[in-house]
Amino acid sequence: MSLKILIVEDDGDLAELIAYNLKKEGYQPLVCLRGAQAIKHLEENQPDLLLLDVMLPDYDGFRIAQYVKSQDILRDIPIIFITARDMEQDKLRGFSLGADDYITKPFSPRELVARVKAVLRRAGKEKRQTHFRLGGLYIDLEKKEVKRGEEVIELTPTEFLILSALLENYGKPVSRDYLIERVLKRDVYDRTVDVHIKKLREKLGEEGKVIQTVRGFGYKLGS
Amino acid sequence: MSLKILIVEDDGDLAELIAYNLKKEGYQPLVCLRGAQAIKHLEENQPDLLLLDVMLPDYDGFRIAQYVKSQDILRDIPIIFITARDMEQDKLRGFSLGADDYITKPFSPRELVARVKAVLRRAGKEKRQTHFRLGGLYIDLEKKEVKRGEEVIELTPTEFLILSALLENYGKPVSRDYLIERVLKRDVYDRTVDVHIKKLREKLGEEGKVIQTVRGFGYKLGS
DNA sequence: TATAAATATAACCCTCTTATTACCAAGGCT
DNA sequence: AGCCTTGGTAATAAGAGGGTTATATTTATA
Repeated sequence: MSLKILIVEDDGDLAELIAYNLKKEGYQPLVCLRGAQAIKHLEENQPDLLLLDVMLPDYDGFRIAQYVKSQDILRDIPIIFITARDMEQDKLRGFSLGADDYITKPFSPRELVARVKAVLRRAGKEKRQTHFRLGGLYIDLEKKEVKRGEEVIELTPTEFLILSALLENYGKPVSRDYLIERVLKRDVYDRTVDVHIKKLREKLGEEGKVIQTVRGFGYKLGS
Repeated sequence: MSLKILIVEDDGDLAELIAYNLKKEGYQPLVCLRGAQAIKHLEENQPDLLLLDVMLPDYDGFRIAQYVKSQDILRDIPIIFITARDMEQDKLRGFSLGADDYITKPFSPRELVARVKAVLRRAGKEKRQTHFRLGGLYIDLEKKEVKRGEEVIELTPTEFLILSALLENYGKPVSRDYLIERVLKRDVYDRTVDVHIKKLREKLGEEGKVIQTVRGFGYKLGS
């Protein structure tokens, strides 16, 4: 049984595009153009994830989120908000309503899919990835190994931890605080993270460039 | 009943070579040159493992993988991707559609067989191996014996336990905790493990070097 | 463009992990 | 008993790894 994803988005073309890409990944997308429909769909289909545009003609996305979080049966459905701009306000409000992630328009389908996967993984519905490919690199989390072709790239434990965290959040910025508290789990200055990132970029060579800095926040992998 | 392995590879010669080597190992290989055939074969034969070239004339390998992962009956079939070393950089993204391993062309038949075995073992379909070759050493877990040619290398019970654990996890790091709790099953200090490892390395001579330390974690066998 | 803020980089030092050695205790065997 | 073997511990040595700081560079914004 594939995972159901409810897309609530009034722009029909965008909704189709999203649906198409999710389907390609083996998910089962359901599309709603209006908030009112969404509520109905939610109860009938109990989707595994909710992709919610913040701006809707009838209800706004936050109201739907509020509703979801107020119902016992729906409460655990993870939510990803789709926001028009990078509105701090929206972002904050979204997270306070229990959003699991947000994505700002315009976004690439690839990025969206990556986030969906990441959120589902955190919700325990998607099995954890252990092998990744990043450009010409192979990364095997089980073997704790990074290879370029046959050549092994030696990473220190800390470097590997950080790389793993970035991979698991592919496309989504990871804050320094998160890296320090949740990944390294020790109390260090945030400059320290920069230093590890520098070393990682260095060791990964060409692919090091996909580690992007997100100013005022942290780092992310990918576009 | 031998395990069925579906090979999807458009290069007929390579496919034959792979099939030949897998057959020699007691598997039952099935070859498809096209993605479309593969889908049919999959449903009819329910193979135990899928060897999938990423580049195919019709579908690309990823699409097949997506399909497999979207079908309930097929979802659990492990997949090993065959990729060309210098794949276009456009895949600058972390991904894997549930791939269990990768192998890059060109590869040796021996390497391929080793990966197939490893993946099948993880999937619990391969019976446990009892004898291994490690460089110039022969290791027989049943007889609890290690030989270099005709000369027997005497290991103590503890040393043998540790070596066995490493062999069964070839290439994958084994943590000290695992060795202490699951292998030795007694409550000892972790420095103690180091000492046994040292003795092992000493006794195994040249091959002792393949016991690698994985800093901050434990030890592993292999490249 | 000037300025402030954030990040990148390089150098240094200390700490933590592992390697290695020596020694001790327990048990088996002659 | 005395001798070996085995496994565990403790102490010390060696070195990789990680943290901090100072300085340079980049980026955002007035």
